[in-house]
Amino acid sequence: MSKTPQAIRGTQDIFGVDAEAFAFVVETFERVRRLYRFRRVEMPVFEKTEVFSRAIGETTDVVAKEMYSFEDRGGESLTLRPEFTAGIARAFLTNGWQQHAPLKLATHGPLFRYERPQKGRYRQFHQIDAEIIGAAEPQADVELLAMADQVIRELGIEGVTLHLNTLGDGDSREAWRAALVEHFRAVKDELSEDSQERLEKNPLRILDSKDPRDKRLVADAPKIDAYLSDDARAFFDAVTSGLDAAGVKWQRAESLVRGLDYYRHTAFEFIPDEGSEAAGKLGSQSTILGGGRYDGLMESLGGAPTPAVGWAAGIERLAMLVGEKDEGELQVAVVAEHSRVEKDASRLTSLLRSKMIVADMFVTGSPRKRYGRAVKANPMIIVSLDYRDDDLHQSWRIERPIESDELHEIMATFTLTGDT
RNA sequence: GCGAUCGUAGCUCAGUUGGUUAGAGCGCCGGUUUGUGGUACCGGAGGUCGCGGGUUCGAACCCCGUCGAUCGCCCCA
Repeated sequence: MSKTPQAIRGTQDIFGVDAEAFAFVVETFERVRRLYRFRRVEMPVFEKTEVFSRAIGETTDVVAKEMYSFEDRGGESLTLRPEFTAGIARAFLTNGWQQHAPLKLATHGPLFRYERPQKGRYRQFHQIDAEIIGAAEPQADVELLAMADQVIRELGIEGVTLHLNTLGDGDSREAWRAALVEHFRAVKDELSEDSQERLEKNPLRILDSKDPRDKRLVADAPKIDAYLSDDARAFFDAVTSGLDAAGVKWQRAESLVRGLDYYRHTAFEFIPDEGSEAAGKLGSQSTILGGGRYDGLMESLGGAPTPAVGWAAGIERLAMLVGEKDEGELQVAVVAEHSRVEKDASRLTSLLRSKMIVADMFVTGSPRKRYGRAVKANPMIIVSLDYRDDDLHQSWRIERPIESDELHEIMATFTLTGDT
């Protein structure tokens, strides 16, 4: 026998109760997005590499090292999507979806990032995603966040809080950034080694460093609020008051930033509260939903300036928090205790299923052990079909009653034939 | 890219300071109790001990490498 190939590192085969939890997340998302009239969109799993490299920024590490890129037979560089937003932005431009603006879109599916797997982090993972494109007003942010909040509540997830920040408009953001660099440069020697590195490459990231040495210095770092333009401040005030009006709980997170430059104004993450059960289940990958406003993205793909805001959430991480979902109760187990009644068992099972009654049959393996297997499946009703002493026998045992007239009618009228 | 821990049957795991033919439970297959039933009993299949090399009279056990898993760091679209 030849050796069985192994699965690709960082991929998962999701099965049983885990797959049920996964499906529950997706079904809940689908239900909620309809409530908010987000329109369903199906996107390709791969795009020209350029779609992502231009959207995300050519020089960043994520583009350089963490994408699944390859050449197709025509020599074109393609990339398995590492996020939804860039592909959706490309579709918005190439399909003329401007005509539908403002456009509320929702999708879900697999994404690919070439990273080291760990808890809640895989190379092929799955997200739900919501975007509002072509809406510059803060009410769009509010609606998007209200939807996110409702998804999480409908999933029954507790102990998770919306952390909210503003990065201001382009000018605010640059002024703040310059002030941060100045502040940290003055105390460079006291920063962690990693943050000394960040100071050159991505100074905003120092703000959410886990190192205690950095945390102390972050505490008295300049705040974005001091650098906000009047417009940016008004925008953020409108978002927060809108959230209050919509009954969405939130907390200000002055250190919350985004890794990419195209973000403006609103930035947010839903994060488990410290010490909560949810935090324990997630390990160090703690953000379960994140997003923000990306008004600059369309231009980087060659389109007209188009305001947009969106979020995405990891299905696997959400599934870890929703608890066990069972695979659905077996209502009727049909047991053929003799080969003469196997066809009858099959006929009865089909009949039940055609009436939307959940049924399974037990007709394989040794006849004397079939009943035991049926019992183990924990059905509400066990129907035994048998042939002994030259006679056909039919009986049922009710473990837990089913309210169904159709079931009783089927059982009353079903007759064994013994045909083989 | 870096670090720590771990790889023994389909699954969960034992396996003594290195010492005969590597074990258990569950699951699977077969049989006994000729039974209205989840039990019990008997038997069976299934393992190159992740892979490769080394040390040794002798390695599941010690050493090196490699692959994989898990968790953390970096990064996080």
